[in-house]
Amino acid sequence: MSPKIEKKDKILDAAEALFAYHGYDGVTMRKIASEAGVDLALAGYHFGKKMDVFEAVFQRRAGELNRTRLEALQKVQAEAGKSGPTIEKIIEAFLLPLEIAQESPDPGWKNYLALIAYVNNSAVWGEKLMSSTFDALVLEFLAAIKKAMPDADEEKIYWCYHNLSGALTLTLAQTGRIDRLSNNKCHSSDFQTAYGIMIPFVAAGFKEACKG
Amino acid sequence: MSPKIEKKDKILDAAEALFAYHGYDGVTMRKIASEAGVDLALAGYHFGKKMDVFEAVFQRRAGELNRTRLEALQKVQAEAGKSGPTIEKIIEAFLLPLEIAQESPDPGWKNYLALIAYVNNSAVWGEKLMSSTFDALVLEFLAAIKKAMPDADEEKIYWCYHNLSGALTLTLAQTGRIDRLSNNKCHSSDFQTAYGIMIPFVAAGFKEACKG
DNA sequence: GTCTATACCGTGATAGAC
DNA sequence: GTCTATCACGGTATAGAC
Repeated sequence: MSPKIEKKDKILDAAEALFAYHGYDGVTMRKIASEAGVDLALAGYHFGKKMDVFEAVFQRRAGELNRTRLEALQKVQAEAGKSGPTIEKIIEAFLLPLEIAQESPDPGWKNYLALIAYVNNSAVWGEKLMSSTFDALVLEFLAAIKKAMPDADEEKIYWCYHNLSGALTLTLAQTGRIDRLSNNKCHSSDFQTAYGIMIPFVAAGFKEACKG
Repeated sequence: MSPKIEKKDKILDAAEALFAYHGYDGVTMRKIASEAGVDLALAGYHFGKKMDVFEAVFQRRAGELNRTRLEALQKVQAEAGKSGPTIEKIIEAFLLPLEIAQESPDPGWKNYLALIAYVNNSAVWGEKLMSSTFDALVLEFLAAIKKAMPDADEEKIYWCYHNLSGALTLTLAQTGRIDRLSNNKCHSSDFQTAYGIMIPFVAAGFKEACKG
């Protein structure tokens, strides 16, 4: 019983890493195959066209991610009881499953979340993949936020979520820019610090910007 | 004297729009030339290789953008006098020049800022272009923020800027996701609302997250 | 059913002739 | 400035090995 990884999974792993870093058009089927150590035609055999490989990569971890985040939301809701959780707790439930994934021993998660950053910032891909895969979950979180801020204007809540989504996305993208900007005092790879600051930052932003 | 636009500029305009939407690898020299209505070889004649076209597009408006934003910062500093401007005013000076550019009659600005979103979210391009072109200006703003929050931890200020940068980037990217998420109550193209909410959101975030 | 070798044919960047 | 040739690369299909 060897710890054999299916070639099919190796293809997805390689494609995940490459797409995350180079984007769809910056990757070739040949690079994916060679990185995965398999024959060029095998990706086509398993998945079909290049676009199908991309979608297979995108969908592979989406279900688990949605489930984990929903559970985190339900947990803080159960703990809070009838009055419902605070904004801080809701934001935390939204973000911490990502931190856990990024720090998991499977490095594929880090690549996957960087891929999400790529998709979320792209007008081309956003519609096709991002909204259909994640918006149902996001609406659950927004419903919780509305309950925690009953006087807030709905439109403002969407825009505040947009700000959260952007801050998160840049974190997922792992660009290294903060390293250079801060003269190496901060590091893109330091997720713990990133989320530790993002949570109070975003919670305060929601509270202030949704006033009135 | 016709209002003749140089072919050279037409090439940059076409490349700007295409790169912003499709990314570097999603664009071909042929598409740029055909969109610009010029011969394929002309782009090479003027700019050299494809990569050089990309950099020419990126640099074309960078100087003006940096100048406008610096002037906006200096203006609020002059108005505030010795005590220095508030966080809100500094963030406003950082963002409003972008809103003005996006709403300018030259549609190229909107494309250019979407291109910046593409570059800023990419680990590949970030280092090569983003930091070298814009970090000097960003450090001016961060110095002003440090002065407005003398007790804040420096590292936290960088991370707060990271959050601002992400929220801004997603706005520049014009993905249309907020339209779908909000069931068309909000629109990616509604910059006025976007910045109107982003400014108090981010200012409150800085104040809260930099405490202690 | 899984995988490999290879061929096809279009497309693309670039250089050099004009 | 423009036209065209070159030559590499890329997506995909197919034939057949294990």
